[in-house]
Amino acid sequence: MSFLRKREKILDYLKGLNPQQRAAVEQTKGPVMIIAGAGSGKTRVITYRVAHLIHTGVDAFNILVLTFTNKAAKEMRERITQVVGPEAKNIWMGTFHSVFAKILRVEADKLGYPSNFTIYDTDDSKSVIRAILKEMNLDDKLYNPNFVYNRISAAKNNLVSFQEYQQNAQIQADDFSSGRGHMGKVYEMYATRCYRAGAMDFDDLLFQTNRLLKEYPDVLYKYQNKFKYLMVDEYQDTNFSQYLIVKKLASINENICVVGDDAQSIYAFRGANIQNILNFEKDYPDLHVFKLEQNYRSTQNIVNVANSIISNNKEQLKKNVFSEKENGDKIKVIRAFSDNEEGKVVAESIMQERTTRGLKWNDFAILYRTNAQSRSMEEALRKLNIPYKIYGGVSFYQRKEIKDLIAYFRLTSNPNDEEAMKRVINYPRRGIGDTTVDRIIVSANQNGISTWEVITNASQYLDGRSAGSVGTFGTMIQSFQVITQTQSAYDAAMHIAQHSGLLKDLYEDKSVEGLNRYENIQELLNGIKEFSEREDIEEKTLSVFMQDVALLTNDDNDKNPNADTVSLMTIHSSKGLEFPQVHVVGLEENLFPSQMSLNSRSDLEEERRLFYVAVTRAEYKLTISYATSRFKFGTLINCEPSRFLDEIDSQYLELDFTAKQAKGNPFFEEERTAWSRNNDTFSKPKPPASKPKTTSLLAKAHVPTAGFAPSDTNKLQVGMEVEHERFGFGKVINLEGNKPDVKATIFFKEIGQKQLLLKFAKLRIVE
DNA sequence: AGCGTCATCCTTTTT
DNA sequence: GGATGACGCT
Repeated sequence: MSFLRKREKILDYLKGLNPQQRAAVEQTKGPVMIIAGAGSGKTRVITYRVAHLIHTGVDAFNILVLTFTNKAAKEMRERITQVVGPEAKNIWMGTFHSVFAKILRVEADKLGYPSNFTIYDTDDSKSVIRAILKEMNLDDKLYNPNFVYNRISAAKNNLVSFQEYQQNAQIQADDFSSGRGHMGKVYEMYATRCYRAGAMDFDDLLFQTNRLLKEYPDVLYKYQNKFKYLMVDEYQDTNFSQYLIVKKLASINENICVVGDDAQSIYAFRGANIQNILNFEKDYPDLHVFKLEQNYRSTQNIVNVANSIISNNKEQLKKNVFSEKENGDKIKVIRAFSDNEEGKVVAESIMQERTTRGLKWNDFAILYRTNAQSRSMEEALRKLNIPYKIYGGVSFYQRKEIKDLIAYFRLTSNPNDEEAMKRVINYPRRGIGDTTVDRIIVSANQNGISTWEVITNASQYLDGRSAGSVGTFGTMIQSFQVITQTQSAYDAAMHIAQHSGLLKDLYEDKSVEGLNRYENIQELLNGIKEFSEREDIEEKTLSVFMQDVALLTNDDNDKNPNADTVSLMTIHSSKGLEFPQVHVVGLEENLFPSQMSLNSRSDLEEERRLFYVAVTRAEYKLTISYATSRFKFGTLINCEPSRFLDEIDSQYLELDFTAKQAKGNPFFEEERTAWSRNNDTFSKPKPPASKPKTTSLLAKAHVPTAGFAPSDTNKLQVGMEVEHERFGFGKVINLEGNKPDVKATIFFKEIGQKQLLLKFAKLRIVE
């Protein structure tokens, strides 16, 4: 749908709304829940609701709007500014993390943190955990840093402190039974280390906010009175920690409006609790509920497909999303033979659609499950000279050289920041090796002081030789601190880049990557220069610039946001967006749904909701594709079409299996698999069933025998009878090639002769 | 200390 | 295929 025109004036904003939208906008008092189906004008409603609040006399300073992503916050602010004008500046609006980081900086001393506390990103956190595991001599297989991080994160998001963690019998029993009895201690050390470094991780921003509001009733009262009107977007994605903050802030005035769609809950992996929206009514008995069910974005076919997908989920709120637009094109399903070919077909399709329909690159999006999939798409787009932009992925701020320079800034601003110290104490080289760094940390641990105290008193804690170089390093950082306090952010940043030796080190690297890194640093410095020249900020020091860098993402560094480009992003980051034409790629088992999700119904349902989100991004043309082989971890693997394809009612689909085989692809034979025979089923579509029923689109040709399990193919010999999951029973005719690449020629009863690479094929030897 | 080579693990998804 | 860590050589 094309949204509010810039001319739209505040006075007639109510006219453009349907009755439900309008009712939701006008209900400004008391608790409100808006269940907003995909494409139902949710952002529009939030925008106008804020406008209406201001129009009816609410002070913008008393409004707090919370979102989940920076992108959503940014977009919301732009829209609201369009409607209410400059007054929008005074609204508190941002992600949970950024808003409460801002509050925590003001109140930090109450919690024992410096107001310029560092925000540790995930890399920093994991690095701390790795260091602790090493110090404690714990097996990092059992105590996988990822696992440990997630467990601590889950604890914090459920407001379980390390003390409570250690005292909770259930948790302790769980940890002991999985052989991870030291987990509580690791959590304690992690929390202690972060605290000592003056650092909060992402979860702390919410955890410590909860502590603040609980331990300081006066502070709670202050913010309750400040934020008289609260709105929370994507409420289905809140975790317990966020839920409680919102509940507490709203508890006096109860002017709280949450907006969400349980069908689009896709962040359970991060602790989001879908029950927060399902149970909202229990918290607020006099709740007003509004359901937005008309989809203004997509054609009926797309909406119907989305509905048929989500109907496979058990847990959901009842709603009936419908579209009054035209039926539109059927949903195209493309099969490719490899990930690269998939990219090629998608790129060609975009090229062609753009020409024949006279569209812009902006009208297209390619959505995928994992960031790694962007590569094959990028390559294909580049070959056709199609401009594209990747959203998310490795953020500008996560690049090594950027993190290095920022680590200097961090350390200057907060010298206790241990992660920053470890990063730069010996980069560029200044003769301080791992041994010395370890000694610094051990000293700090033994004396219960920060590493910075060890560094500034090097001669007291370290032996002569290393004390010298460490002391020099400390003096350098101190000199940076002086500069930072007296000069503008840009001048200080430049000074640090030069005098740390980092700029010189990068400048001397004349390789392509080195040049690139140097340019990135220039770009960061330019960004700081812009910051230095901004007029809407009072304190333009480097430490202010630094404060929220950890919360920034790629699109915060978008130099050219209005460029005409194809958009590439994960489905997660596409939430809330819409595009005329959408390609959803990689619809394969173990990729989408992800392999990790196959263990539980709830995980699988989340994947399905994710697919629902992907499908509902499209306005009028949706193309879904999958590849029958794909590179994963550097090796080629065979892929099966996703079960989600089977779940779509085939009457809405149009299959395109015409993709040409790329030359030299070892899986040429795959072309004559069971799927191509299903083509016939589709070329003569069945009459639409009275009750939409899922017809199996990509049914397996062969039903494997019960308990099918692949045998060890090393034992395979010519003449043996085998069973393949899809191809059925067959006989080995020939074996050729050397060890890992042994190729078998097998004659299958059902489908004839095929060649299979044994390292990929799942074959059961029939005894 | 510093640097190069080899092995290993990895992947969801985001703040 | 790529990032990260262990190991061993200079």
